[in-house]
Amino acid sequence: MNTKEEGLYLIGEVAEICNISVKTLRYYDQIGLLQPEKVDGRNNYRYYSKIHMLYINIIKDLKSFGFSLQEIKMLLKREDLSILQEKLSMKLQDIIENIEAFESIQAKLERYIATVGQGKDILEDYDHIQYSAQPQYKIELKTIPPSQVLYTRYRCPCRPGIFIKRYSQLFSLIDQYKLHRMGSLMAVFHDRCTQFDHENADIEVCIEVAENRKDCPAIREFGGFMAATTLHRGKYADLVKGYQALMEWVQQNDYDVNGAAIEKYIIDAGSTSYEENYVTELILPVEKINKN
Amino acid sequence: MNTKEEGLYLIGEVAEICNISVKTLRYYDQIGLLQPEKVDGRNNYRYYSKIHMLYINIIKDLKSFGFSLQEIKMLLKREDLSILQEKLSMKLQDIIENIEAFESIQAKLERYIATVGQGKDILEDYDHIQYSAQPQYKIELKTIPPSQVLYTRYRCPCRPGIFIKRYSQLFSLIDQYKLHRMGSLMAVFHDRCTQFDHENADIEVCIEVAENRKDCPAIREFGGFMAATTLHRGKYADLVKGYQALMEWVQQNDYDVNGAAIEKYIIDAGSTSYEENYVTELILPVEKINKN
DNA sequence: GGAAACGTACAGAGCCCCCAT
DNA sequence: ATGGGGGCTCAGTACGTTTCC
Repeated sequence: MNTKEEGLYLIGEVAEICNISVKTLRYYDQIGLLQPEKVDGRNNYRYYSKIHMLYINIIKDLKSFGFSLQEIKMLLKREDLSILQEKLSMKLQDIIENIEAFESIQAKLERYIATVGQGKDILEDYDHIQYSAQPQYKIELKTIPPSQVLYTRYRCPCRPGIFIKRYSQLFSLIDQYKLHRMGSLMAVFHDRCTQFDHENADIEVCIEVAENRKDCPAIREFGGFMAATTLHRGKYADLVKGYQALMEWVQQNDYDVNGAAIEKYIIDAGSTSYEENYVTELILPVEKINKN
Repeated sequence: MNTKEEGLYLIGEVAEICNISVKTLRYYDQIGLLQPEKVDGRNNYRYYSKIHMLYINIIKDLKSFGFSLQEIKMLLKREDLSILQEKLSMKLQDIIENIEAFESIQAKLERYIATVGQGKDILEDYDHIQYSAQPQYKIELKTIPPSQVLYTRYRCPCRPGIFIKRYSQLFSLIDQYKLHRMGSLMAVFHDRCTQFDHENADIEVCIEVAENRKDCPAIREFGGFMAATTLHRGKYADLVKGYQALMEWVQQNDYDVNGAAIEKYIIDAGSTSYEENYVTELILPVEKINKN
């Protein structure tokens, strides 16, 4: 075997030794990234030497750093260590940014999973209750934890389509300011319920974000107050029953409403297409009546 | 504008509001991911409603979690929250693995950058010295920090081609055991220099790895000893001068060689194509002579 | 009979250019 | 401002056929 004597290897041997496919090696030849030591003129067989195995490993490393094959082709000419160093540092920066981006997506996804899980649990509880008795509202008194929300507030008709448009605007703002969404969508109804006009209501739509960015005027503090809350399952048209249950509880337990009603859309059209599976948390800020 | 009255939007308007390109929306229509509310029969204009804006934001979220458009198409049918939850959890796992992979690449790249930087500094120092005087070897006594190396050790001819082949074998092992390379290539010459036979030398080739894996018999402890070291710049044929300088220093300072000579290839054919720019660290384990 | 060669098509998620309406 | 079509990206993989050792 004269190829062995010359220290040359067939493409399949190189592929085997270097853990790379024959096709890939042919492709690297084709794009001029790694050309064989010599090509047999009669049968076009490619013959590689040992130095090619070293190059293959360098290519693998550079690829893992995120360089394109074209960039690697340039780098392999290696005229200058400074240029190599500079490009490596840029890739390091990219990788760090990548990690940060993934971590932020991880946080978002974990939040998303938690919400879906919460919604699922609620739906299951609800199914139990419905088997045993009439649908009913469990009222819970709790402190809404402080957070930051991105919001818009102005008067508009109170209709689903309008809400969707307003949430789309919020999403645009999130993109624009590179914010990170952290919670479910919410709406705050600033009108007193006695004065509520469906066609022209003072509605704030908002969403929790991770950042407290001073440069964004549409971010405000949220939470940090006590509220009577309940969960509503089903169509938005029926939400009024939940409000009634809340109001009854408030009166019976000597509380006063002291803030705007809030709806938190835990499971909405974003998570399910079945209206009867919507889960909405009704949040009514309250304080104990001071009996003076 | 009758489209406005119906609450419908042109493709360009949706694109603007949702921060997405017109082409992408047309593509989503084409693959059946997001089809418009209606298409005008005369001019084929697409008309979207507000619900589509909500969907676009859902699609964006799911895309950011790493779902393919086909998967999103399935998820958007949303028959079941459990399935959604399960798939989200799988993606979360993927993301966590991704982050881990990137962090390991980051470590590797940082190591790579450090090595190139070290080599560059050495080359620059060398240039200064060469301007002012004869090339000379600066000897340094230091403790080689303990680490783990992946190694092979057997007799072979001492020629560059053989070394490359042996390093390729190491790289294969790294792939096989999913290890992480942490340092430069090294060679350990276990023969006494007086008995050294170029055609049949007892040579260990090795490389630092991050893991101390018990299941891999080719990993051993390395370092933790004192050594006289120097840096050699240039062709491997001239390394012998570096060894001479080391030996002189050892004798003059009352040390004894007590281990095999090690070469660490800081800048080699992997980083530069100019042989005169190679940088090799010569490491000679020593101990102070006990004058009893 | 295995290993090498070659050419074409395909993958995903779009972007770009051109021309028509 | 829309529509459509074709080609291109990237780093290969898959398939089919033919020739070589």
